Amino acid sequence: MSNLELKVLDQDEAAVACCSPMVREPLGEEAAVDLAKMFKALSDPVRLRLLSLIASHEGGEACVCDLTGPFDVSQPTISHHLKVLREAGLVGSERRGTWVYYWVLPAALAKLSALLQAPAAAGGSR
Amino acid sequence: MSNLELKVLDQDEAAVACCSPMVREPLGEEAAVDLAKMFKALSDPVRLRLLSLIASHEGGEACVCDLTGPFDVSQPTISHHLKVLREAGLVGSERRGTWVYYWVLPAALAKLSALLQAPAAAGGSR
DNA sequence: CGCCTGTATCGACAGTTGTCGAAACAAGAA
DNA sequence: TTCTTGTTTCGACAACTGTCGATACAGGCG
Repeated sequence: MSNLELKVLDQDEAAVACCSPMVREPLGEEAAVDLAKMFKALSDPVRLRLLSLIASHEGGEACVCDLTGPFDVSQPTISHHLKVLREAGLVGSERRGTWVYYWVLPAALAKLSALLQAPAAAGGSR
Repeated sequence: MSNLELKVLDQDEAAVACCSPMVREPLGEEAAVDLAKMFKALSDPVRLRLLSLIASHEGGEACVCDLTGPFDVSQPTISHHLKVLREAGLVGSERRGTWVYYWVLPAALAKLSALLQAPAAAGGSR
């Protein structure tokens, strides 16, 4: 299959295209429920730091063993937060031998970022 | 004072500049706590729809009486959600005569949007 | 095989959240 | 003033969340 890379690009562009800034038109009820789940996954300091740790890690991915150190919470709690991020569609994960690796799914972040874009800031109005 | 407009621009640009994408470097502990509060305010479907209703309303602001109709929840509940959005710094409000008006603070949305920007989607890596 | 290390799940518990009805407050009208 | 309408606050309650220790699972190594 040579369309693997294209598929990734399509995914990203679709994510951006599907969600115009929420300041343009009212959000639908279903869309709001869906997006709220993603934002809820981002609504905890530990999860935010986990996400940025994973994303900024060398190679774009990190194993759980790299992620438990920087936090004051227990290892089961880290595992729980990673599960929340995964079920929200913000990260992917895979077991490779002894370790489990996590990486960020850029399309999901791009989707939320586009949604929050505020044209008023660029236009200079108000 | 003729620097009123400049002040607004400064505010917006500072918000964008202060928060480079979280995928670039790990988030600090304090910054994560701060940002998590904003995302928590966005983590409810009713609040997301309220925010988009306010932002997309004519003139960029809406009175509470415009906001209670589209929802199935009681009016005190709407008032509660508006309070959450206000305390998170996402909207401003003002009483004008009988009615109370709410508007979106673009700098706050821009800050979160910039934080979530995912360079991997543009670079095409992974 | 048994042991060790890395990770996930379980069960429990305190704290928080979304929701409601009732009541209070704000401001204009009669 | 009293009445009416728009909005917020209060008190209560069920549901959810973050955290922990204990335990279970997965896989490599002796």
